[in-house]
Amino acid sequence: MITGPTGAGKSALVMALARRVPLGIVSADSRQVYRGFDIGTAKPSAAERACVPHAGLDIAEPDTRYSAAAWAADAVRWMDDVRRMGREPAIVGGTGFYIRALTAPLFVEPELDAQKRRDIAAHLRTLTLAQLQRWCRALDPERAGLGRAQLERAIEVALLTGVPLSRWHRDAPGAEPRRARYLVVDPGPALGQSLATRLDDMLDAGWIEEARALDARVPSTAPAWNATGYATVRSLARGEISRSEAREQILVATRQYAKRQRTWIRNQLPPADVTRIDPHEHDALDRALEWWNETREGMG
RNA sequence: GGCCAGGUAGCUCAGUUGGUAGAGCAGCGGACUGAAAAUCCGCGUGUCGGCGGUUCGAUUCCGUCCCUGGCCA
Repeated sequence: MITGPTGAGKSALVMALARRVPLGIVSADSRQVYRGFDIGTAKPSAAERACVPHAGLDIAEPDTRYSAAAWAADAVRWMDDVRRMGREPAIVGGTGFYIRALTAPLFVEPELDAQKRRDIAAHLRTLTLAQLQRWCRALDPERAGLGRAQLERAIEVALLTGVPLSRWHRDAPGAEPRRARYLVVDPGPALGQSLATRLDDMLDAGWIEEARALDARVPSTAPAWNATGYATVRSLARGEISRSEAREQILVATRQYAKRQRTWIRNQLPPADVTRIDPHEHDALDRALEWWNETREGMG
């Protein structure tokens, strides 16, 4: 598993690694799954994909909602695909929740009535945070302190199954957890500058035109639009804000996202299984290779 | 040069009828079991522009100087 904050240079490092060992990339990135959202998600180029096999890109329509569970199930197949090519899968991406859904599988969810589910979701959307919190405290108090998305989920499951989500988690465990080793790619304080440079590159590479074209055919409520910066670039393409305003907003949002990723990595990954690497160090590739070889031995 | 308006947290500003100050944003820390680039939670000492004066006490009143913006010359 190769992860790290956005813009840290995970992809470049893995591409370099791929020149030394036969690997195939399984992307663990919740935004690169969407077709057409390319530049702003830093999706690997066609050339890179021709050079090293990539799975997990362009697999969903922008107006559909993908999920960690779907990804984990798909990822198992993609890893098999990579092995059939005589390569070893490398899971690469910054969506920590997806990676964890693979190593510590989600609970086995019972069949939920799709129509009822939509009805409940529509109702929950109309409630305030405080109302959701109160309702969740009644149905599943353990989850009542979480965010809006989690509250809606907890209420939905409790309503549809009659059992609190937190009890499902205890009583209906998913598949066996699998041990994993993590290579965390993070340039430390240099990340801020990398993000600024990367943003300018994206803007110069036609992100605005891409957003304008997407705006013409993808509903503005589509899940893909909540990728960092996309809604802002859409406003820029529509002429609603200036380029410098957009740049500043996107930079802030991207830094905040990177910070959340670091918090996740710091606190959710088992420290004993984490190897940190600064991609700017001169021996970064050697250390990555070393890690790769050790990991293969360790996993058998 | 004259007049006016300002100078308070990294930024934009509020406020103190004199008892040493607080919002938003930024930033920092945290949570996270089918939306996760999502969704949430917590954290506010800063020569209140400088120096004097009045006062038991000044960021607040007075004087002066500096800086910024506007108007007039």
